[in-house]
Parts: sequence; C-alpha cells; structure tokens
Amino acid sequence: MNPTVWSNGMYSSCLNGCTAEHLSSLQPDTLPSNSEVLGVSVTLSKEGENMKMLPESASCSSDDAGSGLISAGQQELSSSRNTGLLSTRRHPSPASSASGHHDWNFNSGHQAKRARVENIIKGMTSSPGIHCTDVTTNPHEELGGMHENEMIQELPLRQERSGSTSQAIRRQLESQHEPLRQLRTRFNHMEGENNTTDCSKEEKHSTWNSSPEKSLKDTCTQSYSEFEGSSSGKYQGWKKVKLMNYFQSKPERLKLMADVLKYELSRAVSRSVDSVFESMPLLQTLPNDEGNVETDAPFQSSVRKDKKSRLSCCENADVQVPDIQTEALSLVVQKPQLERADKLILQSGSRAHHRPKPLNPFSQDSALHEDQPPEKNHNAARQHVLRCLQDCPDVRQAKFEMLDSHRNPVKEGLTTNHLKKAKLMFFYTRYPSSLVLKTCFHDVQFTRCITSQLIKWFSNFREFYYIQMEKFARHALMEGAADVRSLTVGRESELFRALNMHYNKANDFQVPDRFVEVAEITLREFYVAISMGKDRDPSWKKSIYKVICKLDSDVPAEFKSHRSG
DNA sequence: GAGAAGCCTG
DNA sequence: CAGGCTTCTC
Repeated sequence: MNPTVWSNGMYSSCLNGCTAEHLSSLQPDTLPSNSEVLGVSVTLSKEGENMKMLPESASCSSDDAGSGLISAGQQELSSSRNTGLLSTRRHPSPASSASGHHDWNFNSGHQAKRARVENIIKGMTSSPGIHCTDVTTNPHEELGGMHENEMIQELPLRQERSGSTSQAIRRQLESQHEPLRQLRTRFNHMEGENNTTDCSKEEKHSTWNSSPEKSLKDTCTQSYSEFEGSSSGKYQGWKKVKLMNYFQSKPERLKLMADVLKYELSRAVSRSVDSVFESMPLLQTLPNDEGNVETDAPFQSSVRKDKKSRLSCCENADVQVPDIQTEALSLVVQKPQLERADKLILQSGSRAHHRPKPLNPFSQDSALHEDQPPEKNHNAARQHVLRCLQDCPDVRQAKFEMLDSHRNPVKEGLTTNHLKKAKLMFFYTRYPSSLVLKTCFHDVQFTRCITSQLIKWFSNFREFYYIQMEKFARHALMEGAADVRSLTVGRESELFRALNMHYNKANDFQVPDRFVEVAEITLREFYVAISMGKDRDPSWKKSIYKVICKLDSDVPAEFKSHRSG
C-alpha cells in the first residue's frame, strides 16, 4: 500500500488537529525499529492497527498540543539526532581562546613608550660617565661622517680615555642626578600601579630590570635618532639651539638633559594616550554613551576567538569604553539631541572603515558593516527618530522619558545591536513575553512605542520563520517526500542555512540544538497540515502557531545580564 | 473598543 | 524591517 495516502479518510479524521509533533511522539519505542515511521507512514501502512500503539495520552482529539507529547517528541528528535541525522559543530570555547595576541597589540605600544622613557631616565641616572660632553659643534665634520648615534655611544669611552673628568665634576653630576633617580623611582612606582596585566608585568620586568650598566647610549641614541628623524622644522630649531647651548656651557648640560627628559616624557605620555585611543575605536565617538566593552560582550561563550581577543585587549586597558551609537532610535529625543545624534551617526559611519573588527556580535560597528551601509543606517535612524517623534502619543510621557534619558544616557532607545540580540533570542524564544523582553533589554527605557517595536520585531522574525517553513514543507511535498520522517533539519540543511543567515548573519553565534529541533518540528507541522489540505482554511496556520509557541525555551542568562546597545 | 497578532505591502 | 490594515479575543 502506498504510504503516502494522505487522503486516507481514517487518517485524516484521526489526525484532525493532531500535529506533526504528535506524530513525532509515536516514535521508535512504540514502533518497529525498521519502521518507516512516525505516525504518519505507520498509520497509513497499517491503518487502524497501529493506532492502537498510540499512548493513551496521545489522543488526537485535542487541537492543543499537550506538553507530554511535546516532550515525547523532543526525546524522539533528540534520539534521532544522536543517531547522526544531524551533525553538530561547536565553535571552540572562547574561554579557552588565547587573548594574548591582542593583549600584546595593546601593550606593546604602551610598553614601547614606557621603555623609551625608562631608558631615558635610566641612562641619565645610571651612567656616571654620561655625557655627551665632548661633542663638538659639528660632529659630522669632526668625526668624518661618523653617525651621530655612534658618536654619542663613543663619548663615554673617549672621555674615560682622556681622563678629563675630574672627581669634583663627577660628584657634582651625581648629586645633580639625584632628582632624576627620584623621578625614575616615582615613574617606576606609577607604572607598577597602572600595569597589572600579566603581559605588561612581564614586559615591565624585562624592561625595567634590564642591565643597569646601560649607559646614556640608549637615551642619546634614541633621542638623537628622533632629533634626526623629526621632520618638524620647529623641532629642528629647538634641537640646534639646545645643542649650541649644550656645547657652550657645561651647566647647561643638565638643563638640556632635563629638557630632553621633559620632552620625551611628554611625548611618550601623549603617544601612549594616542595609542590607546587608536587601538580602541569605540573611544572615538559618543562620550556619553553607555557601557564599556567589557559589559558589551554578552555572549562570550559564543563569539569567535578574534573577537574575544580584542575584548581582552580592551579589558586590560581597564578603561571605561563608551560604545558607539550608530543608530539613534530613541523615541524621546528632542531636536538638539536629534541633531547631535545625527552627527554622531555620520561620524561613526565615516570612521567605520578605519576601525578594526567589532568586539562582539552586538557591536555597533559590526552592525554597520554586516547589515547595511552606514548611509542606510543613518537614514533609517533618522527616519525612525522622526517617526517616533511624530507618533508618540503621550507627549507628557515623552517629556518625562526625555528627561530620564538625559539623566540616564544608557537608555537611548533601540539600536541595531538590540536588533541583533533580538534575533539571537529568537533561537530560544519565538514568542517572548513582555517580561522576557524587559529582562533581556533592561538597558532600554521601555515605552509603549519601544515595546511594540520589539514585539513587531519578533512578529517579523516569526513571519520569516514560518514562511521558510511553509516554503520548505511545500517543496518537500512537491518532491514527493513520502513521510514526515524524511523531513529532518540538520545544520547543513538548506533550511537551517536560510534561518541562520537571517537570524545569525555573522554566524558568530552557536545556534542551540533545541532551535534545530523546533525547526524540524515546525517543518513537519507544516508538512502534515499541507499534506492534509488544511491550508485551504484561511486560518490553518494558527494550530501550528499554537504548537510552536509551546516550544519556547528559557533565554540564557547571558542575554539578561549584559547590555547590548 | 483596546490591544495583540497576523497578513500584506513597500 | 516597519506601516497599515484586518481579524480575533477579552
């Protein structure tokens, strides 16, 4: 007998309202192991006989999917999956991923600056011979083209050989070096306090404890190289004047050294600050935006290594990093604020090209790159803000919220990051309650408009989801799929890819197994319904929705404990 | 009638 | 994805 006799009267009547999941529940335990399957084909092939095998609880009379059936169906799906129907792949845990690389990226620049300053101080204090004293006014001529660096390195030796340094001068110099020693000690102390990361500790150790025998060589070499390397005419002028002074008057030497030290210190500090800003693009915008990078990484367990590494880099910086507000979707933004948001959007959009990749799946930057061009983001944001300004019905409430948003800039509305987060939430819950939404988007000031927007998002997600399901179910039917058992959803399946592309475009989130199971159940529901011709009823999908809405899972704690905007 | 949800459309 | 519309439920 043809097992695809969907028009079988008995089957139809019995399965009236009986869902695919019901059918799925009739599984291997109750059927011969080599059975084609599930209720569908078994029933069709053996007709009424097999219906006896239905568990009592699996009555087909109810239109409502019982929880017992659901869990039975889940078990079946799980077991079938274990037999290899579905392949699973997991991203390596970011927790075990190395973050050293990016730590190094950040620290190396900082370390370099510090090392240079340190060398300057160290060179000045540790080398009694110091002293670029005998440098002539024209070293190039005097030394026959000898490189200045080399010349400077030679100085202590020359001096020693000539024996020109008297004891008195030595004592005087040493006493004058004392403040430099103190400075070095203080600097060292400060560095010790500020650098607590393992990486920097190591670096510091190797740097600060390098040979005390190091002479002014390092200092002069580096400084002098920079003198020469500098393209600044102003700096060249300063250099000439200083050198002339230096060579004309011995007491000026220390002054020169002090000047060099000051200059180097200030440059090192400013460069360090610059490097921090350059290495952390998020710092370049919104000074009042919410959160920092650390709290902005809600799904560390699911993001890839590189993103985690960048995160570590910023965490080590121990800096409050404001996030980027690329899309000002606030419902309560007054005009000046709107203009400001506008500028910020443009700003962040134009800078996006120069930034490293986002730190996490919800970074604004990521949203800009992955979802749409910055211009579109900008326009969408602007339109949305304008819309909300026009639509928000309760002006008093809006004013209050506007004030509140001023007090608490964290809650500036929904962003693309929120959207991204919502999409990932969909893997767990297709029908989130308002409580769940509020819990997961606690960084958003909930208004009626915001709430309805979130609800609308999930409505859109569901719409796409069910459209895909119906499409694939019809496709399977057209291709002559004999029974519902043949309909499986694996991670390599076309259906899964379509869904993953929609909800997890960056593919940086590990889709939970449960979602794959639910997708399979949904597909089978559609398959059965269409097969039975239920789609002639205008509201035929409702019974499916009823089933699917009961398959929601709890949203993981990571979604609740992190900001996403 | 209000609100939720779905459908259709751009 | 969002707006407008319809349908359904309370």
